[in-house]
Amino acid sequence: MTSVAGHITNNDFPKEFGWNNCSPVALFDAPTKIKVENPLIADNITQEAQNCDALMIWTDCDREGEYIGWEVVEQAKKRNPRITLESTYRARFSHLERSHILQAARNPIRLDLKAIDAVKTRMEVDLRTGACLTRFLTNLFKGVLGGEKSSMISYGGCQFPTLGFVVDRYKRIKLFVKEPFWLISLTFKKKQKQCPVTWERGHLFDRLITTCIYQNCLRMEDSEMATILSVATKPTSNWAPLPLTTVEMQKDCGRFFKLTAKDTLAAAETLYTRGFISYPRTETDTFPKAMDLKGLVGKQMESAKWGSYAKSLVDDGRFRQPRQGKHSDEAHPPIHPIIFVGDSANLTGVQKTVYEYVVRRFLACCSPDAKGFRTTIRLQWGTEFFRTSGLVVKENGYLEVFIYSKWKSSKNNLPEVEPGERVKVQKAVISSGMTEPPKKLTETELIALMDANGIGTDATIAEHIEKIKARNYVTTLKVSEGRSKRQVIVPTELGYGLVEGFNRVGFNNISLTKPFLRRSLEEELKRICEGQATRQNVLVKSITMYKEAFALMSQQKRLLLDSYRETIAANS
DNA sequence: GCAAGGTC
Repeated sequence: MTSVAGHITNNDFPKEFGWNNCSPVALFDAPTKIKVENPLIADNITQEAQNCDALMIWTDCDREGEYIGWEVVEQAKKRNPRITLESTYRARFSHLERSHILQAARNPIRLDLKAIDAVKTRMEVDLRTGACLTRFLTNLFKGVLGGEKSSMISYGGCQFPTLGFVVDRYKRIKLFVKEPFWLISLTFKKKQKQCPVTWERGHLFDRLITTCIYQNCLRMEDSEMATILSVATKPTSNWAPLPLTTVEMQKDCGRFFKLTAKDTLAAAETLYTRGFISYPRTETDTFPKAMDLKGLVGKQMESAKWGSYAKSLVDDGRFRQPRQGKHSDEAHPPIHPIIFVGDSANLTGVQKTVYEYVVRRFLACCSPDAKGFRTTIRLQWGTEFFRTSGLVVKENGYLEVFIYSKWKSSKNNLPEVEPGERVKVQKAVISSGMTEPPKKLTETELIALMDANGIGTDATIAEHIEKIKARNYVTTLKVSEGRSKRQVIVPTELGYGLVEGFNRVGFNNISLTKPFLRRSLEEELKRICEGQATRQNVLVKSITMYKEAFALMSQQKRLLLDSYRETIAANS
């Protein structure tokens, strides 16, 4: 038994197709060659395989893992003709519980050639399109970028949609037109208790109509009184969180601790390599049935901070089997702590924070929900309906250990009223307000957008964000909103100009800065996996489309440069 | 000097 660490090889163009040796467009059809990235790892496989009769692959059971398995076979074949796809077996497993591993070992399957083909396709499309457009754009912008440094203008099927999200939010804010609105604000009174209620119509964008409705109510008989229509108290829950995925961890650590996705993942990786937490790159939000979660909770009893809480889960019967999410990458379980880590471990501040978060989140998802009661009062004044509600929290449940989230009883108790009761109207006036533009984009929101649109994977989302920062397409700002400071992402002039330029070229309605293209490639790859498409036809389709886009771009170079220059001019 | 996907 031996190991690899990620991909063994990489695809690239031969020397004749180097940066200044050919025109960028030639890269769509240039030959590519597979080159060993780490000879030590590759040679180790070849050597270890020399005297074997058979090979068994235990890489991650996802698409890339399947391809890495194939790479291993290729290395193993080099000095041993007995190693073929026929003599290669494949273990199917997604976590390291003993019985699961034994089951996988006793029931091997075969490498999935379709999944391997899908990865080959992805690699080729990404390499050809990325290299071609990057060289073209870099050359095009050489003279224009102020001459400070010869910046690289890279294009990638993931980095551009990521940039697109940033520019899109920025534009929505810039182009936002505030609109005035009007509403009826009403407060009723019961035994010295004042209770503001909300108009069920929300607000209206027509002042005259709001005034008419208001006047109408005022003119009605008894307009100083309102009628309670209903008072309903219902039990309500605040659910314990799902088991932890990479994307959720990055979003939460951004929200709660203002950590970037990159810093969160880096800290989690260290914690994983030191054996403190499980593998940190996972999309799975369901724990395998056989896992001894109670045992893992028990290990946390040592802690001075959350030990007594962990003990209460195990000893007082408060432990709950976590909820089951709907996502599975078939390769890794949700992120969870492996052992308790005390001060002797010498963790950095960020690592401590992330470890504590992983533990508290794990304990939280093994905890009961928070429970309370919500009371809703509905009342009528004239022709109009209003409502208000209040919350009383009865059991804090998981929130006792998940101290980052708040769910509190309402500050003011609702007055005691009954259906049919007539209450005194303390105040009934027309208020007005203005609509507000969307808020600037936070990294947490950007991660959520990428995740929802299938841009990048759990392992790469953070890298794409870092990449567009490093390329100077976007920059981060600290903005204060009231009391809180938020770190937000905004496009630079370069980033904004690039997206605007791409949009102007048009590409026959195919947008290179929107997420649809990546998503459709992902869908095509899935079809390859399911046997409904072949590597060859997906490749031809994809490359043909990019070729057309590239042709349009070369014809309209001016548009790209102009839109950058105009952005600069508009800001100076 | 390019991509995105693994990984440490």
